[in-house]
Amino acid sequence: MKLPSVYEPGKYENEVYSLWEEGGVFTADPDSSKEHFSISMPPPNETGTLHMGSALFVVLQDILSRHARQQGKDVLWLPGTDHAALATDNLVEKRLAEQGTSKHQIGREAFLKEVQQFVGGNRDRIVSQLKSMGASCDWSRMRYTLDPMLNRCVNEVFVKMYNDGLIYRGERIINWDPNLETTVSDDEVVHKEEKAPFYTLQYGPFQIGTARPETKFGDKYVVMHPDDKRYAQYKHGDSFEAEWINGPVTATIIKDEAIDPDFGTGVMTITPWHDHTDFEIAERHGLEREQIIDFDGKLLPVAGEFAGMKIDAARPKIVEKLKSKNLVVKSEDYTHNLALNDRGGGVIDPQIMLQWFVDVNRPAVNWKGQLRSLREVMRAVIEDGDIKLVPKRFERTYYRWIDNLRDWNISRQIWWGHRIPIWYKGEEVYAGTQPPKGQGWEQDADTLDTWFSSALWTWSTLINPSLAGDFNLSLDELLARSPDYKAYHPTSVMETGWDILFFWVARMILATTYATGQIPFKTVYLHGLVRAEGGKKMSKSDPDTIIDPMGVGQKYGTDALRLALVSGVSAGSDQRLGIGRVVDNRNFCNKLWNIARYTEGVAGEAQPKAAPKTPADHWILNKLSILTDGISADLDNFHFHQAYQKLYHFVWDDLADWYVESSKKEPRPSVLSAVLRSTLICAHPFMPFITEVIWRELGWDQQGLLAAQTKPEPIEFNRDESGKFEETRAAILAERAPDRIKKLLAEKQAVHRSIETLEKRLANQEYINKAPEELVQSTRQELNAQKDQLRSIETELESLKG
RNA sequence: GGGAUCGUAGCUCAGUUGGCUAGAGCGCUUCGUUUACACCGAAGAUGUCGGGGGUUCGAGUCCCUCCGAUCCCACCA
Repeated sequence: MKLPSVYEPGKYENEVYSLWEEGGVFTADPDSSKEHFSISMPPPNETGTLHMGSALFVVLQDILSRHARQQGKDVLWLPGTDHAALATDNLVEKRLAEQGTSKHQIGREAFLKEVQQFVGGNRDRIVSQLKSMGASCDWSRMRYTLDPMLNRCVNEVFVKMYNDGLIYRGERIINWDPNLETTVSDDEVVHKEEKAPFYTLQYGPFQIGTARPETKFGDKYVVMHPDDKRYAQYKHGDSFEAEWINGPVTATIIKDEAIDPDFGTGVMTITPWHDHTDFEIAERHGLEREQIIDFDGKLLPVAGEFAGMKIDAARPKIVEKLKSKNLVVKSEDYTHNLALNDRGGGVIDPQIMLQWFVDVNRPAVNWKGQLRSLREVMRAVIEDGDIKLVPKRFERTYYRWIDNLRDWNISRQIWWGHRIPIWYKGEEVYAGTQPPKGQGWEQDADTLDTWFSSALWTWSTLINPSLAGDFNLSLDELLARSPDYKAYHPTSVMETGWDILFFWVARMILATTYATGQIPFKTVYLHGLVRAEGGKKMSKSDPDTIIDPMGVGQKYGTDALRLALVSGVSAGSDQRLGIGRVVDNRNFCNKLWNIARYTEGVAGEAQPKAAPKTPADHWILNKLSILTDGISADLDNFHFHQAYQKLYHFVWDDLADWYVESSKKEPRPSVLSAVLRSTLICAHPFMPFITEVIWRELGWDQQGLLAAQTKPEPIEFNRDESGKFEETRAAILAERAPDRIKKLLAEKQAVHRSIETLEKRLANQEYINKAPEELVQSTRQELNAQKDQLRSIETELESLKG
């Protein structure tokens, strides 16, 4: 025996991957006459580590890519990494804090140097981890979100939008994270329930409710619903005097329909600077607004004696003062939703700031010959079926999201990322892909939301990078001069998690249709989250939930991990992954390994040749052809799980348990080899390492790689012969089961069925009422007889077993 | 408040447009070490398909309703 009885993945995996790379089998060829197939990898954080979620996307995209190659297509799976602006910026800031300094102290340039240094030391890990998962990407086309060409594209799109009036700068209320000192987009705000005291305060003649007394210093408007009869005596615009926290104020009455008369007293005061709803009310009525809390989360001089205090510290003191002035009517416990930053967890404090926005409502996009708004185009590409979402139900949530879409705040007050290509000199503003000529220009300090650059990912990565510095070329010309773009865009499939449908998928649609006039991809396949066994999210803060794909891959083999992930996947649904599933699939790998060992034993290094003779030969070839077609069809429809099941049962049940067993009596080594050869090809997209190892160990194609093989040649078989084996198979099965028990079981089922029918009949009122008395009686007797029969069968079965 | 998904064997889940007696893996019971594999083989037990109603010749599958779980969006001061 050449092969050991147990497959040891660790001995082969690295070597096999290098062979693939050296063989150039993952390299795309845009000039090929073959049909092109392309996937853009969702770029993982360049300094991150591979977690189960990334392992899942690697497996699914790798299966699609390898399968497409087998179908004879020219495949580009383009890998890349993301600069993860906010996360990285934040991390480096923390490191600086540990050294007792901060980014503002050391300045922009020094800070960016720090980031580069940090990033540089961590960049290679994620790439080698992707490779160890078996990812068959074209590494020669690896991209990075801060590559010069990608930066160029960001600037080109920004300037184009700016010139089209789609980007504007304005004072808006935004979500401010005082900890990270940056804005957070609406989609990145998460809400957490929190119990907090809810105060009812006396404000002039009114009682108002609030959970945030610390924002109330500047309040000088009381708002109520125009139809609220309780307050009919007060007119819009009336003013009155009220004694307030730091003395008397003059307040004005505002009537607005945003107020819910049933909540609290139906009256509230507003703080336009620090609340979204209040801001909108103030906008509608042209009211004054005043900042109460600064960007560090401290109270401003308007707070009087409380100025300079952090809000958490100030709140109880303010309440105390209100109490002492007899302004607190009551306080009660109340659960409200606290807004938090999804990336970093700081409490969001809305602020009014000058920010850059993308206007989603201005009709400035030429789409299919019509001038439409970004929002309309985003809707149209799905409605018209240009882009298909899998599973389809996400279309509904997508439409809902589009309908509620507000202008996209794209400026971030961090330093790591694509800087906004806007320069100022006094009153002058310059927008350009290159800095303006002349002295005294100063670039906007903000960077762009990381999703702005990610939104261009499917095509900015396909432009010839060597053209990045050629500013004579327009964006259209850049695209036109890029063979990759022509061959691979729109991409065939976007495979990603449903959790970033809005962040990323929707933004790619927005930016790509606008900038290139093409859709970014034809199909979006959305997979679910990989959860821990109990259903909990795998998260760093809860180490018990985490299964490290790298550790598991090393221990049980990457193929076992890949199979475990595929076996649990279904479109749009989360899966629970326990180590048990990995073990099962490790066993499955070993099964395949031992089929190969057996084949090697009986066939030696004889070439596989398909000359079926026995019924079993025809039978297994029949099964094999069903498998080959089935897997193709399933993968075309993204039914990964089904394809996996077919493979599993073919290999274990049909091939190992029946064909190999039966061939022990009548060995047909050449057919066995041929079947195994085809099986390896079918299995390869799912379990690339072990299949490649067997392929080479069996020495059929010493120079060729399995990864380079196209789909197996169909082998002729005879259906009647195959049917004959079905019969022998049935006979063997019948022989295995002891006679008496078999008979009893059949009888038991028959009795069971008749009991059911009788019970059904007796349960039918029509039957009871209309049928003759005797008939109903006899039915009852029959039923009882059958039940007795069943009981006796069961007792006999028990005794036979005992 | 709006929406989505799920509820099938002890556990994790399949079940495509409604179609024979509802499946898989693990686990469990019994037997077996037959020279590919104990990371094995054979046999076996286990289900009111969440409850109720409807459409149909026929419903796990379609419709209504209720119960339970999860998630997303919006958010009331």
